[in-house]
Amino acid sequence: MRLSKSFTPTLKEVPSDATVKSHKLMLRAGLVRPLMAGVYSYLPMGQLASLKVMQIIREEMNRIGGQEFLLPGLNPKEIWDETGRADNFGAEMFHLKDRKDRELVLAPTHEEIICSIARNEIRSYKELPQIWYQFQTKYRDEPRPRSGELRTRQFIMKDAYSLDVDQAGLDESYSKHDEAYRRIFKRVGLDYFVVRASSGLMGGSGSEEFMVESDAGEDTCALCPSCGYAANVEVATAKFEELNETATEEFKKVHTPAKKTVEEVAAFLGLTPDRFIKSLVYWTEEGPVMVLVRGDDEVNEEKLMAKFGASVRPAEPEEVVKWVGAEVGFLGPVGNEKNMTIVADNRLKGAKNRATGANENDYHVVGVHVGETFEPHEWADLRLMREGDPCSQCGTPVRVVQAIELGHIFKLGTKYSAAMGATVLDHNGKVVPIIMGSYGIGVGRLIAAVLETRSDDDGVIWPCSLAPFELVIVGLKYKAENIKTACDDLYEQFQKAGWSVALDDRDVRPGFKFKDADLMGFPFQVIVGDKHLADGNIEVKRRRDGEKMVIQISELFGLLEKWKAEDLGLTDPDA
RNA sequence: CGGGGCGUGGCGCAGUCCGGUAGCGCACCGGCUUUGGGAGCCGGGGGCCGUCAGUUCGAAUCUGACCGCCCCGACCA
Repeated sequence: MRLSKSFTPTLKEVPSDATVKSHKLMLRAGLVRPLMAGVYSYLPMGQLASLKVMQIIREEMNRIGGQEFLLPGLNPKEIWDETGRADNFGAEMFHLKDRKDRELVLAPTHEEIICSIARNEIRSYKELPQIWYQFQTKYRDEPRPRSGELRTRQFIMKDAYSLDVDQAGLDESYSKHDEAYRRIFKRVGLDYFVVRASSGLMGGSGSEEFMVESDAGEDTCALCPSCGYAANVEVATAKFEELNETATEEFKKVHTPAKKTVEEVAAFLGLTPDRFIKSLVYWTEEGPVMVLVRGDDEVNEEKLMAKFGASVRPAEPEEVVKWVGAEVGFLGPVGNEKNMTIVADNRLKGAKNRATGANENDYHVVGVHVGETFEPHEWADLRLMREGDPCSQCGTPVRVVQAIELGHIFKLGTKYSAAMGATVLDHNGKVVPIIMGSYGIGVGRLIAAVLETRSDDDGVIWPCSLAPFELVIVGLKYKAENIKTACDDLYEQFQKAGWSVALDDRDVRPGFKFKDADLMGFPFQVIVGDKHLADGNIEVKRRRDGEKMVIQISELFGLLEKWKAEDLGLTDPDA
């Protein structure tokens, strides 16, 4: 590609509405342009990177026996009514009508379509297993698109679905995807980790997320630096040991006027927050529930949902007054046991000499001894894991980091196949619903994640595996005949040798070309200028570490082949 | 949906408080010079100041409504 004829609109200045690194880079390096909130155009360089990503995914999906489909993005709404997901998605699904007033939707995912094909076409267990996948534009009317390509309303996703006749088959399909995903993320150069995740409303028996650590990420994960334990904080648990404290303080009520938060009351009473029992009221399908955690802990609402169902929500302030008789800030378990279910976090087991609300405005109680002053109805792990908590496996203090979710693999089970009648006859001749798995990777998000983790102040640093072009020939003063001849010659030779190569033949100043080459992130730069050409030498630069060498032209190919092999070695799953 | 910020040539911004000829840098076009880290000089082109309504002799500037974009939160299989 000759840059003089190509559309690569790089930006010297950063557009003002970009705040995260990957977004700034994608705009500056000329990969994408915004059209509206959460919708982007991919420009040629962005599309080339995207195609590279998709090809890697395709190769790995084919490797595990996947077959590529292309399913419709435009769907009749009825098919989404069959599984009830038209309602579940609600406003997140784009709705439209055709000219005959038929209700249509833009597909946010494709389980229903897969099921509709399977139920029409697949009759016998002998036709299973199947792995079906596609690259397709997904539409989701996100409440708040943000962070450039990290959360958009229209994005390309590789989604795959496995169809099996039994659980053992699903386990096999699932582990194949696990393996494929590890190879994919390695090949794109991401330092990923895998976490057990909440299956959420998706249903099913298990799921894992493939994550990349990044401050721009929307997920929070606990990582053990010692044993490698990794979990989304939605489900992460810390090791805990039951306390064996002795009750020494006398239980009594104290006046704490207008002191509501744990911090305020703690300061007022001269205690540290961990000496408190924090009491929160939630509404659940079983009625109001009081949740207790240590004063310096936070309730993990995902864990509450796992326990009480997805409709758990914090009680409104008025509801609290009605149910407990005191305002938020003065709530406590003592005397409230008969009023509602009390469920306490495990870390309060055996806790003595604690303080909590008195269920009376402007009063707290101290000298609270768990098991004596009150007894919760249930114990559970309910707290949000924090930085430095002991790892549940090995006790080492964990790190808690922000992470980008790049892929998610699910053991779906029969939720959709059963609802839609996608069944087969098993080897006993019995009708059974197909057991499904579903497996997704966001392509644009993956590119954004690569840029979040592989870039510097000068711009993008592509790994060879994703680079739109592996090499750029920077022709300084290209108008000069000797330079032009040398550049054109090299350009042709590299192409013949199978390199994807760009030639900067533009009539702009050297500094401009250097800056652009760094910004666009070509892994290697071959710099052709008067400085060295007369001596038969040439300069090369490796973007990844900035290494520059002046070598004889005769050595050029050898060096670049070596550099390329090294670079690809860094992302080789078989290495 | 709640809170905050912003909307002025393609991009980045000033001007708005205190109403009176719409500016700067970059980019773009032409010319000359320049050519190893986003060049210099000269000359040009390009703006319904987000939209609509109102106040006023006069509105980018004041008032109101709406639209859009970004951030925080809520939400997010």
